[in-house]
Amino acid sequence: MTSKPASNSVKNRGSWKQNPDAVKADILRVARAEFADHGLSGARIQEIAEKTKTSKRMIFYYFKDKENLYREVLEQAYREVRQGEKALALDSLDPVEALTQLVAFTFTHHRANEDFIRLVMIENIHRGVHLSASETIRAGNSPAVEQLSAILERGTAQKLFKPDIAAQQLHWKISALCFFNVSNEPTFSRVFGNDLMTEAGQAALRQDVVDTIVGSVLA
Amino acid sequence: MTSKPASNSVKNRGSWKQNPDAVKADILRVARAEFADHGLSGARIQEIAEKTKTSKRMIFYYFKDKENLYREVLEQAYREVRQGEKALALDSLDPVEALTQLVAFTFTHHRANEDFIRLVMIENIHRGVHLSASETIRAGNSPAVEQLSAILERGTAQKLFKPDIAAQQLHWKISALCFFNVSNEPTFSRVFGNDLMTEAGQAALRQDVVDTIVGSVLA
DNA sequence: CACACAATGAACCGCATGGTTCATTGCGAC
DNA sequence: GTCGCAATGAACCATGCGGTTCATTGTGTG
Repeated sequence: MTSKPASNSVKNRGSWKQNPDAVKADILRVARAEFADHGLSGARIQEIAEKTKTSKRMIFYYFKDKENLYREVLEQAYREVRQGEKALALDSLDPVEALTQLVAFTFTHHRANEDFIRLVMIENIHRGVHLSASETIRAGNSPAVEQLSAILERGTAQKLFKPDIAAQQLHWKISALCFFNVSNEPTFSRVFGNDLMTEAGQAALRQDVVDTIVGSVLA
Repeated sequence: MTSKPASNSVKNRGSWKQNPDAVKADILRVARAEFADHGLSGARIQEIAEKTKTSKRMIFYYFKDKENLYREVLEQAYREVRQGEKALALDSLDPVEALTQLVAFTFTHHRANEDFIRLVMIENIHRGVHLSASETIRAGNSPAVEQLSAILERGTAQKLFKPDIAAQQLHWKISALCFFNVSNEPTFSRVFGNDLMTEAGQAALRQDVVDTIVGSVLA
């Protein structure tokens, strides 16, 4: 026997370090972009793996299967967006100004988080079944609605706002306008021209959305 | 030789009648439902074929490939919806009432055409590339915007409306509210409860949307 | 009828894709 | 050190899926 390894038929298997959390986070990061880009059935595990520092093997090791990976991506995205909404401090402003800020922020925030918007679009295409399967995503922990409620309460107390404005319904209207702006940009601009999607158009739109929403609650 | 056919190795190939237009229409009908249900990559040609009176073979014969079939489905859907919008007769109404009717109609119309909404969502997921490839879908032939323009002109002339309301931008707001109502129902109702999706909730929402839009243009 | 061409049926094909197997390596506990 | 389990790599697999081939049948035209 020589001092060399007995067998040279053993293929070279590179060495590696263990860092499960980083690997999982890396996979989630890449998967999120891919799912947002191509949808659940359109995304390719292969493609996700290649953009990762790890392998296809590990995706299934940590996330079981494609649907589960998608669900975890969705959950993470919801959590992050909620986190972002919490950052707003509106308590010190008078109700009208607070509402103005909230709407303007939502408009800008949605624009800046296109991936999240697209994930929500995709989930709606799937009729929300993966959201249902998720334990962590539930009502009540939506900072946006809570802040809105607080503003409405103060505004109504000061008789600046109409009485009996429903926070949930108002939130729905704000969401609709801000969400649609991002979600339907491609088809809308192709059918009607992209005037509203230029920088100037978006500024005008944001102002219009703010005015429309604020106008709808003023006494 | 007997009087029977010389060869019984020839497999039985059932007889058939020719009716290309009906076959094409049948394929489009089924394909539309399937694409609306599962998206472009999610839909299965196989599945479409099985729900058709014809075969997979004929789908490729008439429509070349999956993407082209999808594009034709999209075009047909746009044409039909525009046709539906034309039916509205608002010229005889005073501007405020005409706008009210237009918004209420749009709200109801979108609700009633979920397949179309879903196709548009899907096309937005694909960033509108198939709409771009389509010759037949272009701005200008949108009856909804033309009607809206006419109403605005009359309303402004009578000094009922603010001056300088942009028809396109107003149409955008109406679309946003009515589209979102259908498109985001699954995720919205799962996160915030489905109060707004009940019959009563939808009635309240429709009224709210009408009031919000009309309120935003009144002088 | 004969011919040309459109319409159709049945079987087939290549390959991309989600998922698995099996053996190997890292590393903390004792 | 060594034992045990978590983490990993490489190759593999079954099959679903978009698309095609080839031969056959319908039908209008002369």
